[in-house]
Amino acid sequence: MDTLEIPVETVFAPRPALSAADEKLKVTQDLFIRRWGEMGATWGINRTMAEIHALLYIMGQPCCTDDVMERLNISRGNASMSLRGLCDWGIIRRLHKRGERREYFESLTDVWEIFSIIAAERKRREMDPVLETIRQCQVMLSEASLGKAAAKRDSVRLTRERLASMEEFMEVTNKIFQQFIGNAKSGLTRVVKVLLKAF
Amino acid sequence: MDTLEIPVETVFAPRPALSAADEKLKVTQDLFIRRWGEMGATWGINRTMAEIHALLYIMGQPCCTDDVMERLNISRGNASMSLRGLCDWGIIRRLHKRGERREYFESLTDVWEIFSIIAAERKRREMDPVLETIRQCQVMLSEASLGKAAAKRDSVRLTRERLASMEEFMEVTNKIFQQFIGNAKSGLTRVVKVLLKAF
DNA sequence: CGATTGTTTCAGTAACTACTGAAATAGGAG
DNA sequence: CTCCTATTTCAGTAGTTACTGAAACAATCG
Repeated sequence: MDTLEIPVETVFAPRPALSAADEKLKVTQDLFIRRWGEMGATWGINRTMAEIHALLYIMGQPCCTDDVMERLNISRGNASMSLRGLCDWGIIRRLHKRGERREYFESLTDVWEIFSIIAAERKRREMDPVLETIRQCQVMLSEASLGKAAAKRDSVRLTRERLASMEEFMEVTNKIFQQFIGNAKSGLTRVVKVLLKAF
Repeated sequence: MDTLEIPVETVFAPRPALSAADEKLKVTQDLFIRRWGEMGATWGINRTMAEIHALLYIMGQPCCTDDVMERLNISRGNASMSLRGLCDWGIIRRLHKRGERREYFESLTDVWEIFSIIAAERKRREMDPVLETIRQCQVMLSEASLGKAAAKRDSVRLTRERLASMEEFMEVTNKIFQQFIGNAKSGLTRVVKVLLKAF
């Protein structure tokens, strides 16, 4: 079997050498990016998307698709899909530079804002449906035990009770989320005050 | 090809017929269980584990491994592993009945307690490592820019700033978690008061 | 218009996670 | 000890999700 003889520097394209300080910066950023990615993975968002977000956040300056691909060593397709996903979430933004053809992306800078966007979305997707289901269950149980001694049987009573306390919990939690979401920009101080009034 | 002729009632073991009310109760519980499972899936815990927990919670009475297997239609192995997992989390308990050989399981009944256990674990597993990493990054950056003009270069400055605001955010969030975790049993009212003092 | 550059889509596949069913293990009763 | 029942472990596999690379598409320029 023949082997192609290609000069190494053709395959591994030469890069501008990094100064020691630049190298250290890069290593630091990479560490942050990796950890952030791991966290994202346990959070519904997938690892790569989280890493891209971390990259844009920590760089503090706009990057284009190729920057992201190169830095994180991922394919064009993956980069494109993930960037779009992050834009859909609203935690990064597309950015056109004057006279430039290619698109850049930058992360929101306000951490409170980033997290409140995520919180809002998670509430909508995860808590709201559960709360709705609990209410639906309560209605079903009422119907089931109408005009019966059944309403007093243990099994029904127990299920009723459990549904009720779960509902109470989720309602309170929902209120907290709502306040958090609506007030993120001003930090938590105000949220706490508002909450105190609510109880 | 031959077919085995097995009486239907041999394959599908006869079950005690359910009354209309019991049937309705079961359907209601199943609805809750399914939704809870879906939510769990987006929460790091897997669907089956979440469903088992939902079952034990909503039933309000201890079940054994076979009850769980039959009700959720899962294998013995799966049931065994998942029940153990839930015990490890601490949101269900093993329970021996006098004179009975087999083990029963029951869910904690206090919703606040259940969620504070989950919150504590998630904080430990997800937030703490990130906070630690951020601090580590800050140290690395300091070293990198010692005795250099580098400290003033944009890229380093930007990264520094980002790390700092993320750290601030996570510290506040951590405090909230801590309060929540420590005070779950008494509901949120107290937590809110404590928080107010803290800021 | 065609050439050039950048972006999106998507079929195929790699990597991973969850589940089953059977075998191994544990432990109480006789 | 053996027998019996309950539980755990685990190899193999089904099912799922994430990623690549190439092709299709879009947009700008000369």
